[in-house]
Amino acid sequence: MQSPLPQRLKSARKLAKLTQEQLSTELGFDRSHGTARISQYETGKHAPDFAMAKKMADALGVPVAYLYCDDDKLAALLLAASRLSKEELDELVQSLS
Amino acid sequence: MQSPLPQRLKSARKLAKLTQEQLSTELGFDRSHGTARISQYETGKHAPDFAMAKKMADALGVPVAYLYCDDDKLAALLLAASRLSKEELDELVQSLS
DNA sequence: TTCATTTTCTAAGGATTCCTTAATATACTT
DNA sequence: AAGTATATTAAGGAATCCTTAGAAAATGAA
Repeated sequence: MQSPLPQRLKSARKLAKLTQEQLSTELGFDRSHGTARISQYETGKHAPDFAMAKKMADALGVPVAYLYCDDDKLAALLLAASRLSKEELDELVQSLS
Repeated sequence: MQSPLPQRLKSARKLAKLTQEQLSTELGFDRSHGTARISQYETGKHAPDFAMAKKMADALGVPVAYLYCDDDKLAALLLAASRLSKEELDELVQSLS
């Protein structure tokens, strides 16, 4: 099973209209290091630990779990749900239980 | 940021009423290795790579992304949504977009 | 409680993977 | 085509994981 993180990370970054360098500086990296690491994550060469995944997700405005979502429908659900208000999300969860 | 995986893994295993050894044998491990690794994952000593996380999630009947979900409400949503039929899930996603 | 068994946890080191550096490749723009 | 911006790659030191071996908790019966 391949990790969905590379593709999800790349598409989330594109959607946020950021270059790898812009993202890397938002994360507080040096130019030199940063783009290499992000490239390695997006190409699946290496995998970030959770703390790094969380930082990237925050910078890109998606829930961390989205980066690990191997199911496209659940991924879309996560994105949509993360944009609901607290109350709306509560209701939605209630209605499904 | 701490990884949610240790706690989510443990609670999912408990819910499935499996011991660490039972889970480890379902994953095809030797007894000796298996329980040690799962313990290390559940105590946060070490982190599994994605392929291993996926195997464990499958064995426990939860979506992989659930293991990486740092938000309790989104986690509950993922669990509930993963139990919907394909059609119901489609509808739900549609209704939120 | 005490003993026996099950279940879970931990330390240490070899094995594996990551992060940094330096450089190359690819994609735009003029 | 040249110049610039963006993305990718190889290599090795640094960090993390996986296996082994054993010990610690937890559970349950006598």
